[in-house]
Amino acid sequence: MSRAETSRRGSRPGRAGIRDVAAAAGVSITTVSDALNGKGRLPDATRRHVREVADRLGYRPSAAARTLRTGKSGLIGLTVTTYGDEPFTFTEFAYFAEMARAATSAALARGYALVILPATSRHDVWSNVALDGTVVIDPSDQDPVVSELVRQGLPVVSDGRPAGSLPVTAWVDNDHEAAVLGILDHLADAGARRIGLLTGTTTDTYTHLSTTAYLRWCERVGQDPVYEAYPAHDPCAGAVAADRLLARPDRPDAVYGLFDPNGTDLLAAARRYGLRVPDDLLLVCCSESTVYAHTEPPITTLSLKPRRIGTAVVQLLIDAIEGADSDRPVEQVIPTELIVRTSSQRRPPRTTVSPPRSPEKT
Amino acid sequence: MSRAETSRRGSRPGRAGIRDVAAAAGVSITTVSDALNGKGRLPDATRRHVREVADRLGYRPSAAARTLRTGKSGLIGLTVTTYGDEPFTFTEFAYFAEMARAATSAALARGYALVILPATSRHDVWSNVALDGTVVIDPSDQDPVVSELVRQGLPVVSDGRPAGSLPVTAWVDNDHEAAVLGILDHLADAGARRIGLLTGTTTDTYTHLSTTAYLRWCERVGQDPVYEAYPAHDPCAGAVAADRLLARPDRPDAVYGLFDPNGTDLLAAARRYGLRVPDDLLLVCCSESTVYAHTEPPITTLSLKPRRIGTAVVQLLIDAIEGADSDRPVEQVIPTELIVRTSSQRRPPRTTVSPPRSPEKT
DNA sequence: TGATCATGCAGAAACGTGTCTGTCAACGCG
DNA sequence: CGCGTTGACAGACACGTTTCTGCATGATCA
Repeated sequence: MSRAETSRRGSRPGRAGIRDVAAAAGVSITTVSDALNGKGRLPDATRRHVREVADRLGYRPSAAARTLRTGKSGLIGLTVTTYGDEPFTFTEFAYFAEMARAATSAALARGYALVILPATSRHDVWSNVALDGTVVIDPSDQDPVVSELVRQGLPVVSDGRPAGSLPVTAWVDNDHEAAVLGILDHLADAGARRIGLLTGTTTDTYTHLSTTAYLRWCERVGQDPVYEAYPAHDPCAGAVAADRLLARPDRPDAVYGLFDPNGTDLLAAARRYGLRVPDDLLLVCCSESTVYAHTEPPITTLSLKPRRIGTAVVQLLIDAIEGADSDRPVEQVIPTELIVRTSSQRRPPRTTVSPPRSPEKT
Repeated sequence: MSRAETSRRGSRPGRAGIRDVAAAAGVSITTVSDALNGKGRLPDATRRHVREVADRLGYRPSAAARTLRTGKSGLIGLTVTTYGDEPFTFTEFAYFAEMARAATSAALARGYALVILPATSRHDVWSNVALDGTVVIDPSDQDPVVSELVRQGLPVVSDGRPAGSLPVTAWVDNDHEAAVLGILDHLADAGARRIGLLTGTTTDTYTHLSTTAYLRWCERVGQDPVYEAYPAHDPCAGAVAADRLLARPDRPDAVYGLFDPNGTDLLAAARRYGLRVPDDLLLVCCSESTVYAHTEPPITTLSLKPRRIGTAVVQLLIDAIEGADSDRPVEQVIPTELIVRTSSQRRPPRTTVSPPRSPEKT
């Protein structure tokens, strides 16, 4: 009855194994496993007895052994493709934080945990962790890690349409073209004659799709494109680019900024040039931050709904892992939300919140 | 020589095991293991041959099996104690994101990966993942998970002094009292007569230490405390509290806000009451965001240096895991950085950046 | 009363790796 | 020429769990 008794071999004194529980409860290993996992056909008395003994010994099943035996680790990779040497891009912070938070919650609710793994990383780290599947944010078809994961047969769900012909299991994305077109129409409705764009020099799909949509819109309405591009990972470059955009001879009377800090940067630049917002300059930027509700004036923002995306991505991935033939589509488009504030309205606002494409309430 | 040959048992066709490599290379399992891990005493020819065959077969050692055998998983938990039902507090976002980024980088550089695990979470998730150690952000002595980890003998390093008598392996923190005192002195030097505080209702050590330091400073200089507290996880409550603070009959002429969004909130509130910053109201807030460099006027911020903290925490933890008797102290205090901008200076700024306590350059 | 069957539980085989022990050949040396 | 030594490798075990198979025991029924 000594509580320190362990298996015949001198295992770690701090950890009790399933054998110790079996010995202490006077049953076999099988019975312990079945009792704790609710698997076999045992009388409730035995089940309770085993559980009580296990609790008393502080028994915790070894995750490694369980993973080895079952082939499931309960771990999901959360991957960000990197452009510089940093794990993730600075401008993605608010988006990434929100998205990761939602993904963590969703995974946790279904018994999974998230592992942060930059796509560009030492190979040994990737192979050292047993993953059941992976979430990839904005994957590039250049990423050798992602293609190898797919080749190994692991489920891969991407946030953002996969570039090239990357055969991911499923993906979730916003309709970036529609979002940009909606914003441009919104600005034109507010009286903008020449709409500028603050965009990035990176090659990710978000930047690419948004810029392309802008250029096509300009072509359609017959406006000369007015845009400045800068490396989005450099916050200082953003301020400089905002300044450059407003210093141009063909200065726009409305600007949409693709990245989170663009709003304050553009506001500061407008102030330097004596431009009043929204009277002389209409402003919209893509951001998840609430600071734009309290700036002077409050700035209209486009939210990509990272929480909904994070949740959806994890649900799709776990469905694929568990082989559940869920009725969820493997390609989900999450609607964006345009939060209209003073900066994009020449008249006092009538509505505070309106979705960009669907007039009915969400 | 058929490439599809597998072990005697019909294992997954996609995954090659160490037995397959041994068979294909015409050597034993031991030789393969030694050749790949650089362990045994093998001629270079054999070593190269085995590695080549392993590469050709696309062999990846099973992480689960390795973990089971070696007892090391290469996984580090990243834990945030939660106050609401969300995985982490909203106001910690920028701090958490920066800290997590640095921690991820540091862990990766030493061959480890990070697992996000809310402290308040289903117990089965915690026991389902094999951790080598855990980083805990702002631990509460109420957290049963943390105390159990410590009891299990796992290394636990905390960001923030452990509350109560939580026996963590090591911790890293800022000197919050010194930081607050430095800011108050800075504001007083700039001419503030009555300094207010925007603080939180939560019981974490950061809020507690900062508030206590403020109250002691007030007592020392003989000023009546002027502060408003609000639940920090609610962004709207922050705006309301900022408004309340400036609406008081004993309105302060300088305010320090403990949380990230306080700067914009206070600025908006000041604008509503017609207070000019910094002429009528001096402003400082604790934030990691760069938006405060471009507000009107730019706002002085206190940075807690989350990147240095994240790096230090991970280094300490991995040192403890690997049993390296490192010369690093087990209690590290990271200096904060006061980034002085217009909002806290009645005169035009002489220096743009100055550390709060040490006059010499960092 | 003996055959059938469901029930409750024990034994043992994996999962895939790292590593301890042991074998066999070659070789140096007295 | 015999013997100890060393290099190069093979065999076998253990890590801790899950689960398949199978053996008792008692109950049910012809």
